[in-house]
Amino acid sequence: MPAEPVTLEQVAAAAGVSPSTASRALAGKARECRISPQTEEAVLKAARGLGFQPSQVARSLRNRRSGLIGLLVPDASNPFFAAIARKATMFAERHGLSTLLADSHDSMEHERELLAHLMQSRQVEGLIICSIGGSHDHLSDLARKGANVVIVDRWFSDIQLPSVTSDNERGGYLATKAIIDHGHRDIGCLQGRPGTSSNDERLKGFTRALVEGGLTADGSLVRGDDFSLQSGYRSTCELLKARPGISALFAFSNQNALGALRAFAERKLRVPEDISLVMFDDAPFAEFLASPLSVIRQDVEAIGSCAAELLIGQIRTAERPKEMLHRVPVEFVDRASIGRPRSLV
Amino acid sequence: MPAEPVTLEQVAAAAGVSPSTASRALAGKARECRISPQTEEAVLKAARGLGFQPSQVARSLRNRRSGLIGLLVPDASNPFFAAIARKATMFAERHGLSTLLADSHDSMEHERELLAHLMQSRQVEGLIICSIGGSHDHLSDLARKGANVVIVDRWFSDIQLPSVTSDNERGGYLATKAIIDHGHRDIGCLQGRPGTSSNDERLKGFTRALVEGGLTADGSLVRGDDFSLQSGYRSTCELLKARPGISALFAFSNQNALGALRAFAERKLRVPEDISLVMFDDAPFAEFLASPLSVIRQDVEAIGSCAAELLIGQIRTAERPKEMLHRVPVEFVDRASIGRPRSLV
DNA sequence: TTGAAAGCGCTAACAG
DNA sequence: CTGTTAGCGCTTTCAA
Repeated sequence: MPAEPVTLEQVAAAAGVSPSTASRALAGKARECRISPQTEEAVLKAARGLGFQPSQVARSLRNRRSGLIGLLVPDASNPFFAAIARKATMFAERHGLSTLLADSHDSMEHERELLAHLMQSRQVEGLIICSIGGSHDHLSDLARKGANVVIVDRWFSDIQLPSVTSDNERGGYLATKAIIDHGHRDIGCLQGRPGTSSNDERLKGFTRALVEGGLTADGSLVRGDDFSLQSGYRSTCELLKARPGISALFAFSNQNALGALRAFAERKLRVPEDISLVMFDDAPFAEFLASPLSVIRQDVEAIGSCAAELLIGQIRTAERPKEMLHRVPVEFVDRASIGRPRSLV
Repeated sequence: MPAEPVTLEQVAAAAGVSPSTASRALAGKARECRISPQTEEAVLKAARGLGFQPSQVARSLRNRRSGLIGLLVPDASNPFFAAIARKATMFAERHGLSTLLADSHDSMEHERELLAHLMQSRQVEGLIICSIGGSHDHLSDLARKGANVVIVDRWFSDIQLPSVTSDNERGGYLATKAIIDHGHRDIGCLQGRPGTSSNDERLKGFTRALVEGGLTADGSLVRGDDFSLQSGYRSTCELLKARPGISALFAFSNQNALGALRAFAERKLRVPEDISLVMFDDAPFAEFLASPLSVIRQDVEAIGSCAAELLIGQIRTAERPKEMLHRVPVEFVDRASIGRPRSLV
């Protein structure tokens, strides 16, 4: 990148003072350091004239503060994480911090590597991470070291790090209860990635509603490997085949739901006449689908803001938040995609 | 962030050599610098043992290379930019570069500030930017300075910077021609942000198709302020009122199209029976809408990859690419959302 | 009220 | 084959 940047030394020279004085003046320490108003003015003018911007690189080294936060997600192109990324950058910027984006591609190995790179090499002052899950000793390491880390979307009961996540259990419960209340007895579940807290909690809510409704929580009603459209499609096909009596499905993500819709379309099944569908996570398109979908809406913006605030607070005060687990409320949005089961029609 | 990082000095001490030797060994210059195998091994072992990760901060200062690229977009939560962000981080990482994410909030002022910060303060080695447009002397500055910059999605004829964008004119033309071929004579246009090349080129294609089809390209058929759902909704309402004869709409973004669908829903208009609709930019949900939408599909991944490749190439070779304007092909995807105009039914 | 000097952690001449 | 030295641009003692 040509065009050498202007250094403090040049500003100092232009103002006819030493670099130290220039530094002090520019840091707004004129009062504190009792710099004469003329000198201060001269420095400020020189800096302005030369278009001086202090090198954050040099500053980072000297101050031992990189002015960076890291954002580590499994898929940066996922709208959910993109929304969080936006909130994070906004908050960070407001506090003079820049944001490093890293994408682990749903790979634990990458997650570990990127984490190490961000923490050690880049020396980020804080980190927002959505971990793949599975083994997570790298996260307990962070906790032990007292690093400024906030976990989003997922959390781990055995790890003492502040986490922000939707009230997944309640969402799972509300969706399932709504389905049961319409008279359904055979309800399938398109789950996301088993083992992630967001998935398992939704499943827990699903099961609780079934039990409360006097239905058996049969494992064969639950299918799915991850939150993708493909998984949703595959699982729907399997479920419809294995359990033809199923009259309603609960999809754990909007991609899972789109996969279900693809399977429905191939079978000419209409929602909600032939089959009912509810999905977790609202989307702008949900109300314009062939049949608008009832959803559990999670407040992605709130999750992002909460995570960013917790992180910045931690960085500023160097104190761990008191509460470790932050639950963001969810809400059932009824768009009439739950009908009566065919057997009752 | 507690836990002091391990420094090169410590590694050197542990290996019983000087920092310079340690540096050379770790840089893989053992051969080149004719370091004895034992010494090399000792250094490597010490580094591994201590978990040494060189400080990118110190390295940046010394090498005058930050190892950073910047990504400056108007809205990081927009799936389009999120997809580009993902590609950019992937490529960057593969080349040992990290990615700084910045969000200008569709504000020119922020764009300028963030740009200056990234270039001067953070000293990024390259930048991918989707500029708001409007005035853009800050971009010509970059061009003049020979900075490594790639413009995505939009471009400016008077600026000599490599740009990557969809073949918008062709997309606009294809969509409009498809509509005309179905017999429509009154075709409305829901545009995005006027003044942006992506918008204006689509409009150009729209107009060309109209003229070729012997229709008058009437300015009153075109409405819209930006690529948002709100603009799409508002413009649709206005158009349906001002020009009741309109039998088809071309929306310049999927948000614009969702806005149109909202307006249709309020008026109980069905697609394509009552009105036809085509949108620019495909989306996973497009095929599951009440009426699946025919779209102009742009290859977002290709745009992201192309931009990232151009940038990395520029950084590595310190040479400007020969071609300034890179067009990524678009494709018309027919999902039967264009019917015959009511007047002909 | 200001300047000189040291040093953050690393690398690359330049000497041995 | 390896060590010493200097310096990237900045901030902050310490000294004047």
